[in-house]
Amino acid sequence: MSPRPDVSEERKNQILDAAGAVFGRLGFHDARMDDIVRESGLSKGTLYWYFTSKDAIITGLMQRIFDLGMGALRTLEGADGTVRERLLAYTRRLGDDFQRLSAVSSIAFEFYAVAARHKTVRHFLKEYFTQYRATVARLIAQGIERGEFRAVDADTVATTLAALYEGLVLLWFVDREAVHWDTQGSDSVGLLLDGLRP
Amino acid sequence: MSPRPDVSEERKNQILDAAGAVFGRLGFHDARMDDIVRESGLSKGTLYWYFTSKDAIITGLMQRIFDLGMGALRTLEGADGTVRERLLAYTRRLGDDFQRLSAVSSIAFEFYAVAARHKTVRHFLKEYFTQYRATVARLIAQGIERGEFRAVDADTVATTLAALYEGLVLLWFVDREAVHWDTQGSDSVGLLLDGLRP
Amino acid sequence: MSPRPDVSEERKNQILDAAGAVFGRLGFHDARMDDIVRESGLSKGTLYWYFTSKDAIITGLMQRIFDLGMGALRTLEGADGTVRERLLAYTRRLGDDFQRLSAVSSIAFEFYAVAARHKTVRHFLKEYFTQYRATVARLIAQGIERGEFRAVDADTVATTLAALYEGLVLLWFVDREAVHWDTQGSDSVGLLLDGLRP
Amino acid sequence: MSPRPDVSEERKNQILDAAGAVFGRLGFHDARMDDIVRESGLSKGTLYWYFTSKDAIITGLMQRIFDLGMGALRTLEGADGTVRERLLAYTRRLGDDFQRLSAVSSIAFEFYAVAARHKTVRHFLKEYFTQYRATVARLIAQGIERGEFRAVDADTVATTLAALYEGLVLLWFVDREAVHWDTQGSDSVGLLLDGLRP
DNA sequence: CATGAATGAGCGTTCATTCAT
DNA sequence: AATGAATGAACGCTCATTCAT
Repeated sequence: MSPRPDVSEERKNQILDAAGAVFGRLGFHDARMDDIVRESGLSKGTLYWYFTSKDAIITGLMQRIFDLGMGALRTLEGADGTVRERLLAYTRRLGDDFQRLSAVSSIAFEFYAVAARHKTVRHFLKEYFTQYRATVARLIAQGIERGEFRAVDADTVATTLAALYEGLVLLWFVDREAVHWDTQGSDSVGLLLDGLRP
Repeated sequence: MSPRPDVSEERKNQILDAAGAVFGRLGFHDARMDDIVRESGLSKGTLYWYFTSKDAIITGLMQRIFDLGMGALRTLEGADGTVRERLLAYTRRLGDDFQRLSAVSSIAFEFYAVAARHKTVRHFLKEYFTQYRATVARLIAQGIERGEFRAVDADTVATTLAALYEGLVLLWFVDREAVHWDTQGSDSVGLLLDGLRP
Repeated sequence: MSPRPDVSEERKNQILDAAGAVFGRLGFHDARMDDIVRESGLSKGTLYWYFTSKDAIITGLMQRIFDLGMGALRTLEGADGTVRERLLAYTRRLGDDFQRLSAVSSIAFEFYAVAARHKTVRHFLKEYFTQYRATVARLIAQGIERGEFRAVDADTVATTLAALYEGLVLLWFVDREAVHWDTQGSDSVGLLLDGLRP
Repeated sequence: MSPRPDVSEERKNQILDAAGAVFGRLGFHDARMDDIVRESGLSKGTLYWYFTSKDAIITGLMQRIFDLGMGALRTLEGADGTVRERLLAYTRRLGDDFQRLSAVSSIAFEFYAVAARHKTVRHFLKEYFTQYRATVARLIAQGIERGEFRAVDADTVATTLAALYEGLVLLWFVDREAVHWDTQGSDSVGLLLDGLRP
């Protein structure tokens, strides 16, 4: 009677979950399709039924991860408080997220490496950062409007902030003992926002 | 006995040159030892005589590249001009270097990706960034001493600057049209240094 | 109970039609069951409902094709005219058929290749050619009876003619520009029949 | 001192020998590269060092087999005796060869099947049969010159003979009990040559 | 030091077949 | 009868590394 429920979204998530875990553990290159098969509890045929290749899984995972990151940023726009307060809160949250999803952060740099060779990946990241900077720029513009910041170029500041976040993640990733998110994150962003004072 | 000139250094450089070109073109994973063999003009046996494995070549190349980067920074310490002037000059030079060695930048992110899994690589990068931050910190300290900056924590600023540089390279790498080194580099660093004014 | 019309024959033909098209295009090996599914407009389950395997489809198609060929030959027996006239008419018709069903001819050789390994296929072809030769032999016997040919061994001539036909198809198949059915067919058969003159 | 002797020809033959045996036993499709590896006594890497793919081995084998067949035919041109005698002798020899290399004959039809899809293979076979027919045509022309045959078109006869040979091999291949090379070969060719009498 | 033919474990992908619905 | 998601054994090919010369 009932038409079989569509499990395809569920399956895809099942596969991406498994892929995320395996890639985080072994990296794109050392991870075997069989590892993902085992981790997902599905069969190899099923993996290939939903994703055409290992690369397709990598790309799918990339979209999922960056979409998540984008969502977090977007909530800032409508939130309460001064822009500075909101950016500092976001900074803390970013640290929490990365610390929690340590595995994910180790994949992120593989995406950037892949981007050098894969046009599609490069385009995706381009689009992502374009939106990311635009969102931050709107926040900065808000700050300028409210008299919180002096009349700087919002886009320039947005790129600077985006760069700062990415760079901090990288340094933290390489040396977690030397770079403490709790203090360094707020300090760095604070330093930058200090330069924006009217 | 015979005073045959030591070609060992020359050979190693020949191999690393070839590896740099090939890795830049194809990435670590897609580059074959045979590609490096062809590019270097040496034989496969000779490659393995000087480097025990593909990984050893990757690591060797990493040291060479990062050592170069470190050298550029060190020259700042003894140079003339205000700290701000020197940092801005360095920023411009960094942009020139990356634009010139475009291939190298695409490898850099592979190193970070590798770092996640390779203890040795991670240790090397850790050490590199430690020194990098220390060098920048000394510059900042100079600036504070001279009254150019207010009494901030030099280490915090150094980490912030290092993060900013890495992040800018990343953003530029992903979207060269949107991120113009010429203006964005100076602007970002300038913005940060503005926050340090006494 | 309900006198639902038996679609079973129709379905089988639908599948064999599709299989013929796909095999002609791709060959037995490169053709996928999914290709036949798509071409037939049926579902995969339905294919397997009517044919137990890919091999069964191949065998089914073989029977259909060779049965067609046999039918054409049989009409010769009761036809009017001298045996020579009838054989030459058949030769022309054969050429027309192959030219029309070009795809089929490319499958024929796959059947012969399969015959080497598949007992069932070999037996089928054996039986086919036995009947084929017998039919031709009866025709030749008719010619001898009527004084059209000298008293040769009808079986030997039948095998020779059968071989000639198969060989011509092969040569035409490999090089259609060099072997023109229109002339070569009649000429070859004519040459052979010349040797049978009383 | 001595430069290592070039074993590449030897290796290639070693591989083609093994491939011939395996393909004859299992057919192109069912034969695994590992079967050829085992049969050849070489390693898989070595197979791929000398042949780029399974297809390359198939093609290589095809050239070798057909080249052999061509050689046998060529010896006829300069031989003694009437053309009829020589052709009949060749017919017997063909039968012997096929009976001896039974495995090879089962591959031949796979080549024809492959030719339908592979341009290169088709071109090779085209060229082969073109030369084959030309050689036979020269023989027939000799016979006409000497007054052994009437003034027929040598090319037409050559194609007819070539077709006859191929067809006989096919019939013999499908039903060895019904088609006896010893008698049928000579009889068929004899019958055709009878038609050429002045 | 230098060479390059040889190795073989290992991987991504395929696809005929099944079976719960 | 009909469907199509699910299965998993199997295969062609790769490529870092070795070692006899």
